[in-house]
Amino acid sequence: MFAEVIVDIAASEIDRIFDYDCGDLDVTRGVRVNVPFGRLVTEGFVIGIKETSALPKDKIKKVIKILDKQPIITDEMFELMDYMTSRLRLMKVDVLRLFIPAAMRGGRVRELTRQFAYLSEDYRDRDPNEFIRKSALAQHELFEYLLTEKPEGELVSELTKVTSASALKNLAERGIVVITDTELMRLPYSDIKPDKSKKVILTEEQAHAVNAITHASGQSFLLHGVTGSGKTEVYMHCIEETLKQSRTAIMLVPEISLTPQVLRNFRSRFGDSVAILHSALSHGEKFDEWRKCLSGDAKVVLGARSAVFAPLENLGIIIIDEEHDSSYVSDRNPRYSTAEIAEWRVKYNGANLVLGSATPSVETYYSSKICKYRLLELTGRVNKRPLPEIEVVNMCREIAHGNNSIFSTSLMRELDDCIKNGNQAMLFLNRRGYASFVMCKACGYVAKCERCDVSLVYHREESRLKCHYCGNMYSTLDVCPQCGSPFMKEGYIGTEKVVRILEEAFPGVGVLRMDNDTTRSKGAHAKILAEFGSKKAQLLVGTQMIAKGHDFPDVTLVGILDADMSLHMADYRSVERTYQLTTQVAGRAGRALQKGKVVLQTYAPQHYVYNYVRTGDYKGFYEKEINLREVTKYPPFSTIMRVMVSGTDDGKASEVLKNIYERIIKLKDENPEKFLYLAYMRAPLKKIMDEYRMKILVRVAVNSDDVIGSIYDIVNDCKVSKVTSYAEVNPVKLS
DNA sequence: AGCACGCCGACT
DNA sequence: GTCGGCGTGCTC
Repeated sequence: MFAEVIVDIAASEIDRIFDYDCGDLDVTRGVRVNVPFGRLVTEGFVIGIKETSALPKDKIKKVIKILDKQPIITDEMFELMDYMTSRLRLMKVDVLRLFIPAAMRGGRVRELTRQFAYLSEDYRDRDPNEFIRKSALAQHELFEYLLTEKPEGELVSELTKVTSASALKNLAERGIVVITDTELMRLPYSDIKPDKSKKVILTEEQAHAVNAITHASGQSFLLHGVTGSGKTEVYMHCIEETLKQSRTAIMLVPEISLTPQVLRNFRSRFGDSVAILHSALSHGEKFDEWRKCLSGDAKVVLGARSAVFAPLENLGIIIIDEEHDSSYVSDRNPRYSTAEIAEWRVKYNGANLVLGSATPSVETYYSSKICKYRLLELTGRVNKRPLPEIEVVNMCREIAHGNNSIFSTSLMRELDDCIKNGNQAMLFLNRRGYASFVMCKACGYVAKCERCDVSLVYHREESRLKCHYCGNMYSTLDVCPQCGSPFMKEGYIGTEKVVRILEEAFPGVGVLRMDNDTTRSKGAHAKILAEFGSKKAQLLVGTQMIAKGHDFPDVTLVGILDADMSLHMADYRSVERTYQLTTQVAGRAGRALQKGKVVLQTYAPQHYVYNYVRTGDYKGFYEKEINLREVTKYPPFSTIMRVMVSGTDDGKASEVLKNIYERIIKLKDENPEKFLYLAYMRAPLKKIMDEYRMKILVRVAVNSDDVIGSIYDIVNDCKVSKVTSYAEVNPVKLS
């Protein structure tokens, strides 16, 4: 027998089947094996078994070792691999790597085995005095303990806590106690106990949504519910119903939303049948949770993006919460869109797909309009809590009135009230650090990164200048390195400076900061939230990571310091993103009994997006936006394709770009009606990590899959060493 | 990706 | 004279 193997080496030239002789090993499809490859030994995935090989005998080497007792890639996943490789032109090995926990490769993680002791059958019912000397008190005690307290046996490590190890050793040597190696599951969050007592009564809208979903099969839904309308409860009920039909469920949430709160909810609802796939788990834990899916012990998976590949059999439902979140589109190596994979798996299994959001992406909402998805709406908030009042403040007027601080007088007044009343406030600014750049007042010099084409950000606490793209640090400047002037000016304010200003304005009031810098270490994120939740601090300043679904009942005020940040990006989605981000942040105010207030500061108060944000009018926003997209022929009325080319050698990279561009031009000449736009340019970030970056932007008409495929092929064809190039469809960011 | 084979510059 | 630079070619 011969095994068809994909070796675990990521290079397009060797991403093909290599035949190996199975010898006397019982190799099956779906297991991993060790094989000799060239001069080295590598791991490989067995994707097929066959009787004969077309290759000459002397070329074929033997499989060295089988690494898995059971297949770890299921038939469904093999078919998904075929889909992904052909449609997205991905390498097989890259796709296969997505399907298993990273730490499994190279044997970096194994089953946890522990020694387990139990009374031998032969001795269990006998009088211990027959075979244990009277004086051996410890042995008697141990026998008694195992007989009465632990008839099923106990871990050796636990036993040695109650008795002496030598007594156990003695009994084991004589065969009275049997010690075996058993496999143990690492159980993350095992402290959380199931609690089924909480019975929630659904609102009429919720019940209707649950009913529609659970009575469907093979359908896709968009669940559009305003913040606080109880989408989670709908998900939970749908999952419960799916389990009752003895099918399985996957629920995806943005990575950042996998808070202990959410995990607790799930565990208490579904107990041990939940597997959690989360980057914060240890390698061992992740491996075990994943194995629980494969073995069928887990029926529900809760996880971030990559959990869409969880190896559950008989899927009944996939739920994607916060559907609009950009983290659902993978931004590196194997680039895939979670919703697309979910759609494929749902189709394969005859299952249902539910996309949920308070602020659906324009493309998804459009899909519901053209009946690709069925729209379900939750318009009322649970407990009839009112939406917070949103005040839009014109920051230009503030400046005209002599206030050039980052806080408007209105926000300052609200903050003051909020603090005096013992409430809490959240302040949102999507810019970390202290000052976004440092400029010389005399000559205009701006400190830039040596390796990237970006200005450096001043971080006061670390007293450093930081590059936010490569992480390089530089010492601060006392004088201008260009002209020697000591007068340096600080640019846009970041979160760090906001904290400092607040501490000065409200002495004695606790201020917390949550951004990329303060949440770098493991668990820091949860710690800050817990501190804020316990009211150790009244103010929380943060970047967009504070926007996601945490409920703090005492937050009555939300300040959006610079709402325009995402508005002026050169990106067709900038308005949409601004709507989503500001609506989400605003939704943090007034989650409980007290009415919330939101102060939204902008330099463009007349922009239509703020009107829709203020009134919470998603549909109005959508109508406006979809009309714009239609006349400008942006998605969903076209598909954007971006080809990125980068390399340390500017000339070499440019040449690759030119080659690709010329071939796309040719393609365009053959299919003129399918091309709406084609251009090449340097990327807005011209250089990152010493690599020059340039891109080709293409907009093709809908239903141009053939053209998209050809562009993928062109890019693959033009691959050259030392120049990285790739193509992607509807990229999340265009920088 | 690795690793080897193979042809041209500065060094004990 | 050689040590070593990385260009190109191969891996069942």
